[in-house]
Amino acid sequence: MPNISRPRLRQAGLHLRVVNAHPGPASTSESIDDYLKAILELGGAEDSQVTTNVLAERLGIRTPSVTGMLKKLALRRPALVLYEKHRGVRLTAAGKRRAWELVRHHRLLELFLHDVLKYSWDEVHDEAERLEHFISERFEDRVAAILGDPELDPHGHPIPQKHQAVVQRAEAPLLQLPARRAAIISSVSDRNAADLRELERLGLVPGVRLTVEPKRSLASVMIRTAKNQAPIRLSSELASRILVIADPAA
Amino acid sequence: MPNISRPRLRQAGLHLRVVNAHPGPASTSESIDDYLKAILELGGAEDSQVTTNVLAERLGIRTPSVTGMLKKLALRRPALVLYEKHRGVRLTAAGKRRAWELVRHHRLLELFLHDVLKYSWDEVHDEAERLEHFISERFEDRVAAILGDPELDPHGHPIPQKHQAVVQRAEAPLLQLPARRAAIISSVSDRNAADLRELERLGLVPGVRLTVEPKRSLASVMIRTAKNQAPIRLSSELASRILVIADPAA
DNA sequence: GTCTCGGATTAGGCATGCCTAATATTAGCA
DNA sequence: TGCTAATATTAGGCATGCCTAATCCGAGAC
Repeated sequence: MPNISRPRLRQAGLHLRVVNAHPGPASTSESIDDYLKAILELGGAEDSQVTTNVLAERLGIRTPSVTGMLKKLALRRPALVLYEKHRGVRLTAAGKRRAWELVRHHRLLELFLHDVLKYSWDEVHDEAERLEHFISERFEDRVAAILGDPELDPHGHPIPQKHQAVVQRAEAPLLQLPARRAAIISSVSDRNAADLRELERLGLVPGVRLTVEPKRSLASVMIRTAKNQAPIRLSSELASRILVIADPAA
Repeated sequence: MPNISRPRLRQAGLHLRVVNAHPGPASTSESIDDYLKAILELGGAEDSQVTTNVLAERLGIRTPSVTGMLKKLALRRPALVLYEKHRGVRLTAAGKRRAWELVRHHRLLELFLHDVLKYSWDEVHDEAERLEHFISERFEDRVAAILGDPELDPHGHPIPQKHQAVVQRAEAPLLQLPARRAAIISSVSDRNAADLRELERLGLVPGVRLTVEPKRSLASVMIRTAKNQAPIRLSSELASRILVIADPAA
């Protein structure tokens, strides 16, 4: 038998950087984390299957890499995904657990970076995306405590409670809002910093009340906010970043 | 030409998780970081060469792995280490820069975890060790600002200023302190949580004044603190965690 | 029912960073 | 100086996770 008595952090065949800091059943690498989160965000937590192509596009990698990884994720015990050749992939219960945990980490980190470390709105995403893999359960708990167990991140996305998925809200894309129907911005996509800066400049942040003007084109929409009665022209791209809910006061 | 137009995060031959968040000259992996920091802490920032064996021991890996990595680090442009076969390794200027940056990250994080996130003394090391690789320069700056550009981490170790090595202090091991010579605990090793808890229980934290009793053995020393005149028996192992400086008031 | 074409898979390769086994070098001691 | 023990290196292998090129499958058009 070779020497295994001495403390050794990296061992034969186990030298990947393992990311789970808590004692969960399976440990995951950064890559695996990214797959799980992407599958979740593409709808693979429910009935719908996520396709190899779409996953590859989202992750910025080639499809054969995705196929290979999905096979591995499906073979792990406990399995993280349900994978059927040529048909797509879904998360298992274990896969959903880790994916939701990552979402919780991400959104807690975003709020923490914004509120405590004074990051601006558009700076939080990238840092949270990097750190979400590495914080321990203790870090997660302490941050949540400092922030007072918050419910929303700086972009209006709900922060899942521990070991829970988020409750689905009645959100709809701003671009699908009927004209003159009063609505409130519920969240904005955090994935593009430049767009975020522009939205902030225009005052279009979660909580703001608005209506859409009847005159709209494929390229843009006109909107009115409660405070600023001068209408704002919004490119469709920018508008597509915004989700709204019906104004309960209307 | 293959398709390279689409955003791609991981590219052929470049899919390692790169760790430098700032625009420095060279990017480093977690493994490389660990080597650089270990070499620094083993004295390889100065004239002395660090040996393959000692490095392997410190990193918890086998010597052939170390040899292989050192060859790579020496061949990078800019080179991170000076490596002479069979003679040992030292850090280059670039290697020192990254290593000191990691030390700054580590100690800032320890203080931050302790002061802001309310981690206990013995909990900060592991979390800081993991996160030090991944925080951005912005994170580093914001944390330093919140903490008021601190000079010492919770264990009494000096926090390097940005882009600087630390100023060496006149520290000496407690075990080398002459009997009855008044001294002050300047720092304690953070590498063993159990020992840290014990030291805290005994009140042996940085800043505490103490003297060593003349009666000492190989296995333990007796010490007296200013406040508690009952002498404390300290195992040599525990005592070896403590560094002291002469008491300026004596 | 067959063809086609886009989506998906297999096959084979490579960088990173670890391992063991075998070999080479250095340094200490006679 | 010559031998031996400790230290270090080379050689070869493997898991992870990406790539390209080639092949395969399956859903819709006919």
